[in-house]
Amino acid sequence: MARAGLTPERLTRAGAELADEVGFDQVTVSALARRFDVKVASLYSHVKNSQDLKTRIALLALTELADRAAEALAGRSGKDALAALANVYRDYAREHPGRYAAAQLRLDPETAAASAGVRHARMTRALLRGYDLTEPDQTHAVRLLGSVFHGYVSLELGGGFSHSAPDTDVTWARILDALDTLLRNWPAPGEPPTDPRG
Amino acid sequence: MARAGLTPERLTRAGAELADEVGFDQVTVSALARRFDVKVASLYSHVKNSQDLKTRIALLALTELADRAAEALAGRSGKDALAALANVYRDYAREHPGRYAAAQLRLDPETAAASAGVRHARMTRALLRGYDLTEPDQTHAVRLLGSVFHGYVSLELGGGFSHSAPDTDVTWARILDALDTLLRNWPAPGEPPTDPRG
DNA sequence: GCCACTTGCCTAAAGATGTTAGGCAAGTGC
DNA sequence: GCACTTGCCTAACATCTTTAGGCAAGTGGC
Repeated sequence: MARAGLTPERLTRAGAELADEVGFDQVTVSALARRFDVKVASLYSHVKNSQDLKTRIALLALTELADRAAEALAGRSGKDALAALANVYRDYAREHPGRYAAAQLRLDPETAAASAGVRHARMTRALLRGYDLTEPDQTHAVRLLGSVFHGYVSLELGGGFSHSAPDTDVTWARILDALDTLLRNWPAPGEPPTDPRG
Repeated sequence: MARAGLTPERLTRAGAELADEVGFDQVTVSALARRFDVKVASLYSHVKNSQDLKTRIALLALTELADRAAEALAGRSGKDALAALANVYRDYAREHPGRYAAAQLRLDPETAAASAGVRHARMTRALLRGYDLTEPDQTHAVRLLGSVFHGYVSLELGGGFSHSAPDTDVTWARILDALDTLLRNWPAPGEPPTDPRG
């Protein structure tokens, strides 16, 4: 009987494609076996179990995202870098919704620490070097950017913004403008300043 | 044989509790049947299927959230209202993580239109009456607020901010400050203004 | 080229969940 | 007290997950 040439890597890649086609939570060992025209049990020599498979897909997605982000940030700074990084997340989520969902999988702490997730945090910090933020504020800003990017992309992908008038591209551009303005005039703690012009 | 007194409502409530205990994606018809000490098939007289059960839990969560939001917004305006609404989402997610996850379930358009989801959008718009935004910008702002609230809460809940130094409560407060400042000085489209003081 | 050995995919089997069809008994209305 | 409805049941089947053990396709030594 001809061998199918299964490897953990091929299974992971095929699993990622499957996720983009049918949704990450529909990724199943059985479906993957069907895709390779192979019996289900055969996969268990290459991945530990279903959870292991999903974790591998998540790690793949995180790595792809981090690679794209690194490339997008190269040679850019300021608002240019901000928009580039933001668009990496948004475009990736639209091109690969299943992988993007996979990237949100909750990983156990050790796996998370060894994942490309830490590269994302580092890159966001690097991006903020173009703005004038000192340490505690920098972390706040990292969290804000992460929240906006993830929140927007996830709501847009989930259809939360559908059937409403202004195009989501316009909103996205305005939000990036707003974030840039905000980062350049980061308010001090406590009572935020009123408009200095008023 | 004694009757268990199953109803769609009781099943939905119990399903919501189960979601908070074990996670929304672990909510299963079987687990719910065990909780009522009843055979699995018995549930199928009250809910159509597993998807129906999950949809009902999602609608329950959306309603509870909207009720809390309405109460929190009553009598408040400006930053007070902003913080109150934001904290409704964050507190609800921390008290009821499974329900919060349920509220993110993708609903089909008709179900979504009939859900409490529309109340959320309306309340966010009402909140923005405390700021000076005209129509296209108001929608952009609604989307921004939704993104930040959902993104922050979901990252915090998923452990994305764990094991890092500044307390997440501090970040949250600073983000609310920043949003308030931003809404009061909403930048015009195109090139955002530089700091007017510089 | 043959032998022993490893490795890859297989069959078999058992457990969990989802779902449907049909039955019997506990409640309800006259 | 009787017919009727309703609620939970048993039975059965499909799908998915996972483990144990088997056979044959490749691999290395001679």
